[in-house]
Amino acid sequence: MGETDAASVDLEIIADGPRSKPETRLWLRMLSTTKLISTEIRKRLRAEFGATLPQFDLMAQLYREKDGLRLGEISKRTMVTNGNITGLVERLEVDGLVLRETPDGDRRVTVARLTARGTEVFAAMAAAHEGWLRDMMADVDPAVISHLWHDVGRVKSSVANHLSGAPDE
Amino acid sequence: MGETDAASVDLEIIADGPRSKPETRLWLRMLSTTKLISTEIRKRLRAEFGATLPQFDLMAQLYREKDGLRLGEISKRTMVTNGNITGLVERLEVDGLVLRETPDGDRRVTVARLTARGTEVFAAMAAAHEGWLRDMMADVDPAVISHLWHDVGRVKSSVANHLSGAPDE
DNA sequence: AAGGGATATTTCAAATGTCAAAGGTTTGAC
DNA sequence: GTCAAACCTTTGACATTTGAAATATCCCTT
Repeated sequence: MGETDAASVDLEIIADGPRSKPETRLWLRMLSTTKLISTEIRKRLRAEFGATLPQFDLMAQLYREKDGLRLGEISKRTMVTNGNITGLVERLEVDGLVLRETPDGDRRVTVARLTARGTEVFAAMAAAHEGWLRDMMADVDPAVISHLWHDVGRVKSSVANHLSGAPDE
Repeated sequence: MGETDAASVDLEIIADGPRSKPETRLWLRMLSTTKLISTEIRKRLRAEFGATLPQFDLMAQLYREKDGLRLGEISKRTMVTNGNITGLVERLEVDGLVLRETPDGDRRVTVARLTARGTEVFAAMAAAHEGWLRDMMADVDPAVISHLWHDVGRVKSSVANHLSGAPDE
């Protein structure tokens, strides 16, 4: 019968290429690790809060900006395309977690911000979220974690400087 | 008028939480970095080969197993859910890159493997793929890359051991 | 050989994601 | 003032993803 269907990713035998270049091996490992974590977070968000990961991301942005954010700004911060923000915010508004309004100055703009209830709900989600991550990474030395944070930052910078779209200069 | 709409992700100012726990900060940074890279790879795969990232992942698995793989096995290795494999393989079959067959022994099973043309096409994609990654990570010290590979592996192991689904024992 | 339970794949609805174009608004040059 | 260009959001057409349920097949016990 219908079971959980989720690819029960047993572990790290996911096939990081054995004879690939270092950059490729790192990439594959980052990709599978990220997917592992996000699948887990998605599962827990759904189970405990009935929320999705994109919704969580969006609310996280609004949580930091009590005055709200323009939709375009949300798009940039979450790396979610514009067209997508519309529906996302719409659903959150229906749930009473987010509220949309047009500022007086510029009627092209729509600003979204958390409702009181949205703020409350997000605070709970964020706390849980942090706990989940701490649990999942419990076996990793704290020093390694901050070191990783630093080095992944280097990778991110390098990548950002070598995109095909906008060569930075 | 209709422009490119893609959230022109300028760089690392994506908002890694400033006062979050280290684990959360690492997670957010890994997530945004991964997204940055995969968006770029997706773009190039599409432009140069007319392929999608999941298709590439799938073919990568088949490339290593000349005798083919069961769909469920592909699902586990690529972390793509079962339901997804079906359509993915279907499209690749239409394109003549992959071929499906049911082994005599067990008619529940479907085995997919690359066609001659699929093998050829994938080899080209893999070479390009490796080059893109080398370019993107060009500013990162090789020692940092292999160190990262190692440490991300630790994170992955830890996470794998703390999933809600199968607590390992 | 019949049935229950496990396996493997497929199907389905809802949410998300991309890309491209269309709608309103504002701004600035004239 | 008026018009064109720039700006912000929404729409629309589709492909993909997820989670869960439905199908189909096999295996084991009786």
